[in-house]
Amino acid sequence: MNTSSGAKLAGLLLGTFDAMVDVVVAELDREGHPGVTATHAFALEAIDDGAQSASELGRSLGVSRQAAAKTIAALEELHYLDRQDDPGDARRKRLLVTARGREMMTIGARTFDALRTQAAEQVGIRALENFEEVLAILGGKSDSREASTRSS
Amino acid sequence: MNTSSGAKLAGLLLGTFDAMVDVVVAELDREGHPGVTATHAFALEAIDDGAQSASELGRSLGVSRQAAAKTIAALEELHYLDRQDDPGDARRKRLLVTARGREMMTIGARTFDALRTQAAEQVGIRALENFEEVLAILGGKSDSREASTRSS
DNA sequence: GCTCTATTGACAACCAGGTTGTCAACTCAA
DNA sequence: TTGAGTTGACAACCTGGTTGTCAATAGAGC
Repeated sequence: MNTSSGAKLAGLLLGTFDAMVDVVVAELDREGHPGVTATHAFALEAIDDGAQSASELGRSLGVSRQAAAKTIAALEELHYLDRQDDPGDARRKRLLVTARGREMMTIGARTFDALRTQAAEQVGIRALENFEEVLAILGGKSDSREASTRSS
Repeated sequence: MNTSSGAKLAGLLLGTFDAMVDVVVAELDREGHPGVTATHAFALEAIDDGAQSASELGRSLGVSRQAAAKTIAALEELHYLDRQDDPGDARRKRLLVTARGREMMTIGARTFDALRTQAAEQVGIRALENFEEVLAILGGKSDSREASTRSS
């Protein structure tokens, strides 16, 4: 009960994310894509958005390239991704989203969008847009190292 | 760029949570509480809020009681928690937050609140309150109409 | 052309925070 | 008194990260 409003805010952010992801993962499972995790979906999205190698994917996701390589291996295992030798650089393996991968992305995006639409219906599109605006500001700048030191 | 608005929303939720937690963990480290994770802080909060045993903590956090027990062991290791035999039930070990634990909670809460205050200064208190209202609605119910599998 | 440095992907060991399964001790209602 | 449910402990395991190391390769500087 003495939970701070700030901590409550943080908890709600995580809880809401989790709730959305749960629905999307369940829907993917239901539509023939079992075993997909949020990590997979976001990684495939990043690859399709331009990350062309494990190193690039790691940078794009903000994780080590070893972690990215593990995710890539999992995506390849699930046939969402093909790896080909890069003709211009023998060190690299180019990443190509397969048709099945594209289908998974489509379902994921559709389900995420359905959740957002549902949220808009609950609170009104105007409130949701304001919400997203505030969220972008909050998420955009995470500096404020000294903002916390005082105010004690 | 073809990231769906819904997925973008989810990504921002997680990103904002992570950004907040990073600041809080860094501040705790700076103020003499190294090695504390978000899990620790939220668990201690839950214990102080009334979770009196590993089983209760697990229920309260939504994880297995074995996972809760691991967190409790970590908190005890860090001297944030004492365990005592429950006089009324020999199966249980009562959980007591130590003075140091209380100090850690205070710093965490203060830092979380400072972040929230900072957010309010950026977007206006009214916008933040609307934001939190929408967030509570979104987080509270995670049902989807055609994409629904089960609520939870 | 040669060499030095940076980058890449692979591999291994490890860690944190979860999971399930199992167990003995214990409580409590029938 | 007994039997079902709860509790904490322990073990094995999984996932998604981490760091460290390595050989192969690319590319710039000379």
